Amino acid sequence: MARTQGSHSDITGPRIRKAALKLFAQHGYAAVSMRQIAGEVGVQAGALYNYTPDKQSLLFGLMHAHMDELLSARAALPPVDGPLEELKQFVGFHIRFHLERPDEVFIAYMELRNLTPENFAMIEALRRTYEDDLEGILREGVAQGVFAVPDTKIATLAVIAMLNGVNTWYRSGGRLSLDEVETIYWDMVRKAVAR
Amino acid sequence: MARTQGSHSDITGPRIRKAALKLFAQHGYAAVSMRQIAGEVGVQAGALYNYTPDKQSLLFGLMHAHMDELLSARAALPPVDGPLEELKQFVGFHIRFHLERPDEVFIAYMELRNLTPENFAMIEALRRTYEDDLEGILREGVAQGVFAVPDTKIATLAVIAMLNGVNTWYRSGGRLSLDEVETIYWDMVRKAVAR
DNA sequence: GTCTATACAGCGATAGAC
DNA sequence: GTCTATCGCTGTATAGAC
Repeated sequence: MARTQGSHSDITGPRIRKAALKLFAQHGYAAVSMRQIAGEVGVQAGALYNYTPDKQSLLFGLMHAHMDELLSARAALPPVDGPLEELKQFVGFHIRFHLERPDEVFIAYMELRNLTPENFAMIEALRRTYEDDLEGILREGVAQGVFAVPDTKIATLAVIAMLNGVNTWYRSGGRLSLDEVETIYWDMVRKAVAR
Repeated sequence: MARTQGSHSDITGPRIRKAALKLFAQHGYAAVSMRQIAGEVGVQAGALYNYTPDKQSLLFGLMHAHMDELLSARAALPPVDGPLEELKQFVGFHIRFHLERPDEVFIAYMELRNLTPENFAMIEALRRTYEDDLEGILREGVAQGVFAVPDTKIATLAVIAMLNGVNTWYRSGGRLSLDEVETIYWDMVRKAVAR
């Protein structure tokens, strides 16, 4: 049956989140209007408010979902043996997970300052959990004499910063395959924390 | 003599740039209004247009000045002997230069997408010059057998990404001195590119 | 659930007085 | 060089018809 008016539900909620994700990543949260998001979905601006109380909740929902997925995907990895193998697994996981979600990652880093203080605190806590996970690996490696880093907290942040950099330049179908990228970064990380 | 109206020049131009820098870094270019900038300076919004043709030029001017300073400060460093010493000098320079200008650095990375295409291309070219400088060091080191990296371009980006991370957590007066930070990062970079 | 219409505030930028 | 006033537009969010 043809419709004379807009899309009439179906799966409007997910489509709104998808459109917001794309537009926020492209132009930035502050630069994107509710009208633009509605236009992308094919509804009028007012209709968005059936799915989100306001624009801020839309942003927070996207970031929260992303962090939840990150932590549960990480938790679902199979156990491996010893700090060196754990670190290698972490590097590979981090690169792949983030390269699969460039828009979510971009928003998660760029739009932190557009969260309300309460929302910011919640996202930061989740990010901190992820960092602590890596720091635990480094700490154990140092304790076992497998790694030698001057400061495990800084090494944690340095490794994550280095790995996050991949998202700024990697394009699938480019010069390097995902496997090659993983190998190259693992080589640098491994040496950086080595004895 | 008391004035019944606003600030009457003095050095309004620099004060506008300083206010814009602070506000753009704090809230983001798109979220900051010309009225806010004017309020910070203590003039009315219309007065800003004696100093900048529009908001975009204000942003571009800040970013361009920052990149120019980066490149000329880098060029002014004394010559040192061999790739290892050159890399060490680069690491120390990069960390210090960027930690001294947190707002400029933040804007230079976060507001790229708010530049017009022409302005974006100019800033990117300057950034590229800086990266090529580091890549030259790595390449020479590899040629001399001092370094071993699988890919000098990626190693360049990885090192810069790692070093840029310092700005997200370092606070002067914190747990670590600037010298300690420099030592810690140099240790990790040195090992990451080592044979 | 979506539409149209609208309230009300704020935006960048300009004009003309002083 | 700064002010006041204003243009034309866009922003988020809401109300009520269908």
